[in-house]
Formats: sequence, C-alpha cells, structure tokens
Amino acid sequence: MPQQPSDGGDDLGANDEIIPFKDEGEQEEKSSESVSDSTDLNDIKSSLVNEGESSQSNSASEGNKQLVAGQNYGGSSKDRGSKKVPPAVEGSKTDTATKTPGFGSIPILHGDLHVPYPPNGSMVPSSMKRFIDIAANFLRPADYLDHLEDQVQTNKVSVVHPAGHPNPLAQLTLMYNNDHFPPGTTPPPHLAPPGSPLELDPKTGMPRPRHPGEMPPIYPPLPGQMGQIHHPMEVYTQVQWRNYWDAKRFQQPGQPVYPMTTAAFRGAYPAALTVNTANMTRFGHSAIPHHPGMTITGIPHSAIVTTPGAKQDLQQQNNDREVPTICLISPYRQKSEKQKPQKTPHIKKPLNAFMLYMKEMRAKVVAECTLKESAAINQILGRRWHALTREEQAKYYELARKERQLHMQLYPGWSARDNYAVHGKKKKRKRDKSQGDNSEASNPKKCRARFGLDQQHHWCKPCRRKKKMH
DNA sequence: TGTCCTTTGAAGTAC
DNA sequence: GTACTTCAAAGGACA
Repeated sequence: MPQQPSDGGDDLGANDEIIPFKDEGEQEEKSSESVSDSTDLNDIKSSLVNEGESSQSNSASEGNKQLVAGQNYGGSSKDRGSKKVPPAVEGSKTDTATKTPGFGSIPILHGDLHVPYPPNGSMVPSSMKRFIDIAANFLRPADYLDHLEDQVQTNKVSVVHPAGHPNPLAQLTLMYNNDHFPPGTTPPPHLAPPGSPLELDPKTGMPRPRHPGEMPPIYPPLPGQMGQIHHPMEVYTQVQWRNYWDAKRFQQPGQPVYPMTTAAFRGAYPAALTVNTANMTRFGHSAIPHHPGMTITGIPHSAIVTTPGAKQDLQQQNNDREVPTICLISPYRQKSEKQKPQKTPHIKKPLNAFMLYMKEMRAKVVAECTLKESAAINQILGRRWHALTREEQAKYYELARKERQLHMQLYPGWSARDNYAVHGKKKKRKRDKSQGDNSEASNPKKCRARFGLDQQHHWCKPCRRKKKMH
C-alpha cells in the first residue's frame, strides 16, 4: 500500500504561501475542456518552437507569472505563445501569482519540488522556470531535457537533495547557485518565510529539510523504476497523479478509481512529445543514448547538488541503480517494463475499453480471489466485463475512444501494423481455432444451442455473422 | 529466456 | 463485406 500522508502533511500551503496546486490543475482542466484537442496540440507545438524565447530579461513578476503558468502546461503554452490578456480564470490565477508567486513546494511524482524564493533583487532564471515546468509535468522527452541541460548550466540553477530525508528522491529543491549572489555569499535565509519548508538551514546554507512529522503529503512513487515512454498515456502531469492518488486515498469501498487516462487530461501532454516524431520522442528514453554526465531523466549530474549528508546516499543510489531524479513513467507500465525491458522500442497500441477495465480492476480481483495467474484473472475479468451494464461499459469505451484519439494525434503516421512482428520478433503462434473447443467462432451452432434463435442478441459476433451468412 | 495462457476490442490483412 | 490474425496488459507456468 502506498505511503499515506503524514500528520502534518496537509499543512502544506497554510503558512507557506504555497500555490494551491491542485486547484490550479482543476482550473487548467476546466479551461482546457473548452479547447479542442488539436488546438491544444498545436499550441503546445508552437510553444515548443519558441522554446528559447524565455530569457532572463523578463521581469521578476513576469517570470513569476510564467512560473505559475508553467505548472499547468496547457495554460502555460498559451501564455508563452502570445501576450494576450488572460481571461477571467487566468486573472484569478494572476492574483494568486502575485500573492504566491510560484515559489514553494510543488508536488511532483516522487515527492515535492521545493522552489526557493529568489534572492534579493534576483531574476528568476529561465532554467528554473523550465525545470519547474518539467517537474510539474514531470515528463519531457530527453531532447527537451538536453536543452534544459544548457539552460541549467547557463543559468546556474541546481537541484538539491536535502540531507537527512529518508528518500532523497522524495524531496528535491531547486536552488539558485551562489553565482547569482555577490562572491562569498549565500542566499539569504530570510528570503524564505519563517517556518517555510524553504527556510534555509543556517549551518548548511541549504534549504532546511522537513522533519518527518512535518512532511507534506508524499504522493507515492509509482511502482517500479524508470522505463520507457511508448504510450501517450504514460505522460501525466503531477496534477493528474495527485488527483488520481487522492482518489485512491479517499476511495470509498466499492467506488472505482478510474485510471489516469486522457479522458481527464486533455491538454496535459508535454509539448515535445508532439514533435520530433522521427526520433526518440516516439520511443522513449531507453532508445536514447544517455549523455555522459546526465541522469536518466536527462537532468545533468552537474546540476544535482547534494548536501554533504545526502551525497553519499545519492552516490550509493546512483551506483546501485539508475534512479530517476523525477519519476517519469506511468504507473501502468513501469513494472512490466522494468521486468521486461524492451529491446525494440515501439509505439504501443492504445488500450481498448476492456484493457482499461482490466487495468483498473485487476488488483481488486487479485485481492479478492488470491489468484495470481493472469490467465485466470483475465477470465474472471472477462466475465465481470460482460456483467457490467451498458452505462458502466460506456465509460470505458469513452476512455478508450479518447485514448485512440490522442494516440492518433500524437503519432499521426503510426499504424497498428507497425507492431506486427515487431522488428523481426517472432510472431505469436497462431491459435488453431479449428481445433479449439472453446472457440465459438469455430462452432457457430454454439450460441444458437445456448440461447436459441429467439435470443440472438445474446449471440456472439462470430455466431451472428455465421447466421447471416447462412 | 522467451513464449504461452486468457480475456475483449481495435485494427490490420487476405480473400 | 467477412473471416481471420495480431496486439494491447498481466504474471505465473513451462519448455
């Protein structure tokens, strides 16, 4: 069972002037609903084209606006792409931004990203904005992160793993490097509000890690480790993950928690996924040769600064396994990808309605019946699927439809045929239906015998087809 | 280590 | 247009 929030968890945002991130996400989702999919994607694409536009010449306030917008990518792309006056909803967001200008603790997949207040008179480095953008959406293709590497190095922004945290990955802090300050100085601790998680440790000069009792709600790491991106559904924003996890946390008995799919996440896909489809962005990280000196996430090692206490742990961790600085993989695919790393990356088929249903219900069935064998579980799930009402099934058909729609938008040239006998991989054995006694298609009389001519609506499709033919 | 099993649905090929 | 095949997920079983 994933980690539950600690006692002090929900104090996040009370005194820390932290942006109510979930609310923002809700706003973003609402606003994105009024925009067509294609519009979203085009906007995102255009924003990516203008990727280099953000500069340090932005005023701090403008930078702050971007920080806030950047937390919700759908909105930020529009904001970056034009200078139009934000609509009413955006206005309220701006008010929030003025009050809480994007600094604080941003939930990310493996924990929180701490964004310290800028030093006195200091501009917000564009790299920091971009990093937040990435962290908030927690998945960008490596080519975008390549770009980020330059940004980070140029703008002297670091990622800090606070010492003493049981899981250094659970808390990341974005730091202004000392280069932004007069020589020999460190960021003034007073810049962080007293008691804030951003408050600097006077001894280390680093942001003070929270004590265990004052941890913000830690959204559990997705199971497994880094895998591939080969399905658009694997791209979720932190808002989505939080909402999903919140739904899980507060799930009532018998109340389903629907999987994180496109249905609720339109406009949330990272921009770069929609471009450069000829290279790795279609195939995921494993297809990308890692830069020497870069983490698996594409964040340069040079940009990761550790406090003395955390350094050893991190080194050990990096030695033991290539742990992502920010978890970048779908909860759905991580485990299997970890166990069966794909040697021939490819874009996978979007999941159909039944597959989505299986995803959601499998764990429940496993828990109920103690069976572990997937074949048996799938039989049960198949029966349950048929026991669902049309309305219940319709939800999954709709989710599947949106998955396909998004898949088509993300990979316009993709065909299911591309995955037939993927890259010389041995074809699956054809099932000999002529001998299979469980194949209704092989025995068109089966449904007729079971249900009779009066109840042909119960017949399976193959049997109905056979009936038509005869 | 790789394939099979088992489910449904989508999409492909073959005729 | 119809029939058939493949592949999506999952993980234990098995060659």
